Amino acid sequence: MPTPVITRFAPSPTGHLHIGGARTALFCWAYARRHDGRFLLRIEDTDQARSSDEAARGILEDLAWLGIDWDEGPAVEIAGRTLGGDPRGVGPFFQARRLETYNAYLDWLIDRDLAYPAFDTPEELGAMRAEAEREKRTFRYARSASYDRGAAMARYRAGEACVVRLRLGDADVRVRDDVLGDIAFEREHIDDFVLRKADGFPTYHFAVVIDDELMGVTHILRGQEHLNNTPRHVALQQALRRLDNGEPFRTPVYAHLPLIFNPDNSKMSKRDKAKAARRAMKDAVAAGAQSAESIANAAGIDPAQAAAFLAGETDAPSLAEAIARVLGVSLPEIEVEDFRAGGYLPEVLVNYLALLGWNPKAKNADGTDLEKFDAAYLGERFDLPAIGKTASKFDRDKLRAFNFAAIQAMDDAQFAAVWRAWCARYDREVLARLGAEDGVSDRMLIAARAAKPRCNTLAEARGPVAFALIDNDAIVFDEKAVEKVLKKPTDAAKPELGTGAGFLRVMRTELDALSAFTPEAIDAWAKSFAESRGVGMGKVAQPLRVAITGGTVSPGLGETLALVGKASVLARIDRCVAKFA
RNA sequence: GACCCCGUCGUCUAGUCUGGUCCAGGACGCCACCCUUUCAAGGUGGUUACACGGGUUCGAAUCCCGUCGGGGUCGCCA
Repeated sequence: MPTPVITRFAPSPTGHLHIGGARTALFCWAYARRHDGRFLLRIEDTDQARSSDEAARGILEDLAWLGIDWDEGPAVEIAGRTLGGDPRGVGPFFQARRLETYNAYLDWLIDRDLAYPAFDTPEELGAMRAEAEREKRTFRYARSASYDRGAAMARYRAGEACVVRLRLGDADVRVRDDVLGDIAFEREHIDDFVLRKADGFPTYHFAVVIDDELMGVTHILRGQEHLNNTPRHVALQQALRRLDNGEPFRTPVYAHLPLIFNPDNSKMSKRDKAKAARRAMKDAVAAGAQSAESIANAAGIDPAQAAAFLAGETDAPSLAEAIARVLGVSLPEIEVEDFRAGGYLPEVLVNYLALLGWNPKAKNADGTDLEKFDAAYLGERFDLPAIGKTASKFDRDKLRAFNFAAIQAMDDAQFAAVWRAWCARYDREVLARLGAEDGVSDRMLIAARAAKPRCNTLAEARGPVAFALIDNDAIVFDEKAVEKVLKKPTDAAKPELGTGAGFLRVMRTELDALSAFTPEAIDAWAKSFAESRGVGMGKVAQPLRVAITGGTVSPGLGETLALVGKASVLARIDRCVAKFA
């Protein structure tokens, strides 16, 4: 029986799930599904200072939102579903709870002199690095010739603070990668890296190798930034044996995924948000409009922190977001939560992400390349040979186009429900204005119908119907529109019709008399009204648009009026006539 | 700088392993026209690429070598 496939996603809980991490998780998930294997989630919280439980929870929620469910890992209840668990007894899945295990393996290595305590201070290491740089060589840590194991072990047993390093063997390391092919790393380019930090926690390299072995991971899919770590991991695997049965560690199959870049060719990173906010802040300060202090005050953050942020001493996302809000700039979407808040559909994100580095190599019925597919399809077809090698730029326009297409594929009721759910989380004002706090209302349904073909994201759905979300007397009239459609004669050949504003008076009377005030009824009325006066639809629709919305651009006339409702339509016409007739 | 990876339209890519069916296909973007009560949407058409230079071959996007370019890594972060 072949070994069952076990993949894993192992994020460190230092913030929301990064979009690149989401793709890695998706591919790991898809690979497991494709091979009837298991997908495992492990939280790499060995960095005490940066890890937090909230971040871990956030990542779990981000994954669940995307529909990426894990078979093993932290057991949580999200949106009524139970995910994770430990059926094979290989947990716990938080590395901070596995220190005993790491220490047992570390002792095993030290006992065999395959690892050794090192007492160099950070300053000494810094000096060595600086020297290497001066001499234009790559810094590689090497145990000095005068290293005295006996003395070192005595200090170690006495409990003196130190790190523990692997004593690397002499052989070159060959890495087999199912995306990139075989890659050879010469021994001299790898060094005695740290296995356990002075705080007693394992390094990433050590924890990852131990856990992947003990959890039975067979395939490691991860970003290409890890490629240069791989020889270390392989070297470690070759040095280790399992404590329970003495078997040597297995080397899993590696598959390094191409990187995802920004349009400007820089690596997409969480720091991009800080960069954007900092730039906006610098510009604002330079323009003399505001000082760093006034921005800090407006954003409700500590001025000292704001100064530190401006100086580039911290990239804290919370600071970046607060500052961006005050300055009115939008930050680039980098994390899954950003895309969720931006109104992208999870299934679209999954689809687009899958296309970044993987291709189904299949055709549609019309002969074009297949690009639109869902997670289930990915789970059936995903495989390593179709993964590309080249880094790709994240194309926001294409994502938006996909999101648009997915929105258009919904019927009005479906869209209304999805939009309502999004608003409940991110824009409650819309719900309040449309009377949809407790469910999709008739008005929200009309709004949805009007907004749907005019928005790429759920966040944009508000725009086309914004006129219906404000009070009647809050309409701001666009000067050009007033000039063009209200003050000019409706038809030079028919002076009896008067100006656009005057024409509105006549329409008002007929609108008031309409028994049904639905989009269909209003459109039918407008058509016959225009015909009866011998004018084009534009002569009727445009004055009404200006009266109802303040401008000449809005959804269909029937939808526009029905959405506002008869009473408000009449009130808005009255106000307009009083102002411009 | 050293090591490692990569190089097809502006972008994501198909084609490269198994050379000819590719004067290179699709998608997104962009442009034009049509439709039209505005804005969208929709319809039709167009735009643009094998990084460069040498080989090998009857024939190269596809194989080989070199050059150039881009990126990643060089932490007691992961």
